Amino acid sequence: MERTNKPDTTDCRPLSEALSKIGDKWTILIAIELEDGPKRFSALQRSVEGVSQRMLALTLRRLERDGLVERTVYPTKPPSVEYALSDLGREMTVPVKALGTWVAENLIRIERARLKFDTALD
Amino acid sequence: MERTNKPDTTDCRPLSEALSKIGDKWTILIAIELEDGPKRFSALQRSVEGVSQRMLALTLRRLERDGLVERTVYPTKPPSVEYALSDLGREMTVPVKALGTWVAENLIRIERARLKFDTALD
DNA sequence: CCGGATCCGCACGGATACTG
DNA sequence: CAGTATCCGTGCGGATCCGG
Repeated sequence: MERTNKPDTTDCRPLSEALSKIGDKWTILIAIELEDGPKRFSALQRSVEGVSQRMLALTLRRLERDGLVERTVYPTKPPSVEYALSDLGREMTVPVKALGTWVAENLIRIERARLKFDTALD
Repeated sequence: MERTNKPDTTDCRPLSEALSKIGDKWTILIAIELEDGPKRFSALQRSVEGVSQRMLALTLRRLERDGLVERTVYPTKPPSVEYALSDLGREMTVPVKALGTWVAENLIRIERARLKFDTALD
């Protein structure tokens, strides 16, 4: 059943699972926000603005668990926590932003298609 | 508020919205499946296998609305419907598969990170 | 054979309040 | 400041039935 060499599409299930996580509403925004450099929890919440602290905490924990961001606790008073992209995370932003760039550049085409589709329903 | 030139990250909201749709569980699998060529509804349901016909229909309609796939009805008896990637859709699979490839190649690193993270909880 | 319509469970995600 | 815990509404997604 090996028609050609398609190493990435053979086992799609875990792949799509991972993509689902990346494609989730906040992950990308947070990752992009961290590209500018390390940020603290509250700073992130202000930057992304719209994210609840619950989702922010959950997403950050997942990113940390996946080794995409690194969490550093500074034992100051009051304690502050910084989140930064790991090497792996920085690598990931490359294809992610490539996709993002494509979407941004072709969003107008998509919207045109939607308009055409919707008006064709009459 | 224009700090530097970041054409794709300035207005992240519609972008992340679009990415959320792409990142949804079925969209990518279906798009990749359609790369091999046009397929009929039932054929798709068999290929992707695991998708309910509801989700398949919904996803296909959204892809069609976004101008990423084209739906062709053949007035045979019984009627058959073929779905195919549009030019826009084929373009999109390039960055999508780039992301997919990256994930596939680094999945083991992610899983290692998870294992390390989980075992560190003792 | 293609897909729309409906019912419904359940997980995701927001709001709020509370702890270190 | 940086989270965790709880409550709860909403919408996604599966199963099933029905129509074209």
